[in-house]
Amino acid sequence: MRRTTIADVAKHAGVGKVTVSYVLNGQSRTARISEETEKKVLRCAEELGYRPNALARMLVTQRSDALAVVFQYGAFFSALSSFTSEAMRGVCAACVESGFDLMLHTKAADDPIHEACALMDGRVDGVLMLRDRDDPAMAEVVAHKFPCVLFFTRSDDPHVPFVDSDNYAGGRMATSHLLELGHQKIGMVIGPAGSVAAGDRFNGYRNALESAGIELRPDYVVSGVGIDPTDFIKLITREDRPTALFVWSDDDAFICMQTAIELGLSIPEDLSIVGYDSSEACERSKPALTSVRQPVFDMAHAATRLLVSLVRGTPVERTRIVFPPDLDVRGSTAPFGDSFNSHRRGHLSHASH
Amino acid sequence: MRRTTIADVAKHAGVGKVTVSYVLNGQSRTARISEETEKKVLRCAEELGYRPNALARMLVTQRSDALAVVFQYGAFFSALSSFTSEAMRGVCAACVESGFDLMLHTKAADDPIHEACALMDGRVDGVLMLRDRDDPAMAEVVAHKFPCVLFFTRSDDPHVPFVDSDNYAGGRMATSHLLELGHQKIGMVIGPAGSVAAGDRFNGYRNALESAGIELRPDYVVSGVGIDPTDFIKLITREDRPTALFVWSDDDAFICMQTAIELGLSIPEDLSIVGYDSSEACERSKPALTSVRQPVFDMAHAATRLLVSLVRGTPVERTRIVFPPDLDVRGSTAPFGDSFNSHRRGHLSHASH
DNA sequence: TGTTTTTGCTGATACGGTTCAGCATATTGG
DNA sequence: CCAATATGCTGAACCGTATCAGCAAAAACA
Repeated sequence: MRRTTIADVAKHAGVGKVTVSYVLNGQSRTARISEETEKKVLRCAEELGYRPNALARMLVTQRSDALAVVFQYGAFFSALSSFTSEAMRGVCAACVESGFDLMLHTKAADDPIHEACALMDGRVDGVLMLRDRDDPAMAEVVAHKFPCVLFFTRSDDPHVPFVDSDNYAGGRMATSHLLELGHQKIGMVIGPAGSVAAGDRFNGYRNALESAGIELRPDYVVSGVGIDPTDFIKLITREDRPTALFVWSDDDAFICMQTAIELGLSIPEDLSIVGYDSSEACERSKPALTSVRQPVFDMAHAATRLLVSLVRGTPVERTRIVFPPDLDVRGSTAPFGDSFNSHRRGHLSHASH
Repeated sequence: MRRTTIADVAKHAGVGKVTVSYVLNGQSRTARISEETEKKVLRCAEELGYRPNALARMLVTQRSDALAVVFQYGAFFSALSSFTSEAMRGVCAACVESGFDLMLHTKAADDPIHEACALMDGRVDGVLMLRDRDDPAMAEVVAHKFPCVLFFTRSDDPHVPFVDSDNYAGGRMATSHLLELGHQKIGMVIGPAGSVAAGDRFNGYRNALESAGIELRPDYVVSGVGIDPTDFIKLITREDRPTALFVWSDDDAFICMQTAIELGLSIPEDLSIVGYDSSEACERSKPALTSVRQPVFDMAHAATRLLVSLVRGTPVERTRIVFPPDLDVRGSTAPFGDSFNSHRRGHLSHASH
């Protein structure tokens, strides 16, 4: 039993395929189709349960009304990440508003470059990319002049549109906060190796330390805890461990916090922790997590709207947008000092009841 | 500047389009293309940066190697929901394994039925649906015999495959736990109105109460807090408020917990709370949330694999799968009684350090 | 040498729509 | 009454690929 095509409807209604096409696309007026014929066609289409084949339409119109999202590091949601969820929320919201469908490229390819370019094959009109600055796949997409907006990353090429945050400022902000609290031994849990965003935050961290006249200690810098926490555990169990930590993401920071607590440390009495993203979960953790806020939803939303404009040819005022970060101070950071904070906190918690 | 097509490659290589098609699809052997010609074609394709148009291919092969996911209640990620993230993780993981792309239908349509059926237009080979049991859109997809697997819901039609959990058992389990702790006044925050899953959990809740000889109090049952918490606030501030609550989802339960704490209640001393899903965040909340566990990732994964098998025509042993729930008891539930628990808990927390 | 089989390649058609240009017929204007 | 315009509809071409059936030349066989 074949799907009913436009030809079936045409035959059934006793008209040409063309007429059916015009009617179903709401072109009856401009194509000068009589009201009588229009009604007849609509009735027949309904009766036969006709549903146009999107592929055929896309093939001839050269547009799909769909966008794609490409993340770094393989598949989507490969790790439970509040960042990813929030970014996807922003993208989806903008797609709903703009009338675009969304494609996730989960089909594996042999070649990583082709993998990222696989969507430039007619299925989508444009692509949102979260890749490293020097990513070859990104370069490929840009080289083909395929509509594209980078988000949570950027490009040196002035023609490439992006929506990014100021990771350098974020790193500086987090570190300055800890410095102001009197901390001297400040460690950092850096993000994915090779990530430019991670590099920027590290530079901010370093610069803040230098401005305070504190030398950077490379042994205080460990790689992400998501993959392997052994380095982190080594760091916080050593004799001259840092008294404060700036962590790549909230999700990583939660793991750090939990690990530290299991090792017998109290937060923030023994160790202050600053996360990144300031996701909702920061409010619910014990203690609540101080975190650098970046408006992930808004940024993803803005990037998607920008891409839609580029695809549609709508004029846009700016194609390179940088969001400033902010700091949400919560309970996971405290002034440097030993038992005093512990007492003060116990007192406050009693008073609030 | 037109995209290079297969005809361009053919002309450039001095062969017919057909030859190019065979070579690029790895059919050189079966189509008896000489090695020499094969090399020439491959080289030309490379030189011209040829990339086959997926739409044209899909149109003629009648398959897309893509699946779609359709959720209830409009768009994706409309609310920050750990359930949704976890489900998407499972779907994506299975898609990566199976070599399928994923489509999210975010393009709004006038008619809700058409909206869900919009993907049956050649763009995807099958669809995963999370809709209510009596959903008209679901009926439409089933009626068209379009490959489809329901997840986190089911159908009375024995031909419709699904992967669901036993919500009735989950509701019973949560309520029994509270009853065993000595609670008599047990309220429930039910889920989305009209959701069959919510109805099943409610039935489990009611049945557990009845089995314990306790009469169901309709005024103890309030609707979801995600939309409007006023009913919930009214419930827990009244004189004869419940001492325990069974809540639709972890996310809702967190809101309940926070709201209750802000109103001056202690958890679990003044109010025991049981959530649903047992997401990772349950471990991090203060106190940790007791929750009915359902393996959201595994279920989504299984549903996707099932759909892939149906699409590919691979034989499957079972097309209707029910996962049993389980209970993870954590700190948000305690035996009924007043101040005793508060002391005991304080004591324990000291001892553990 | 003549017939059959194999090798290597291609023309034509189909997939299911959209759109341009054009063709009758009906209507209007002078 | 004739020319000009408006109305209502359609034939043909096209989007870019896959695949069936077939064709010429070379090789194998008798």
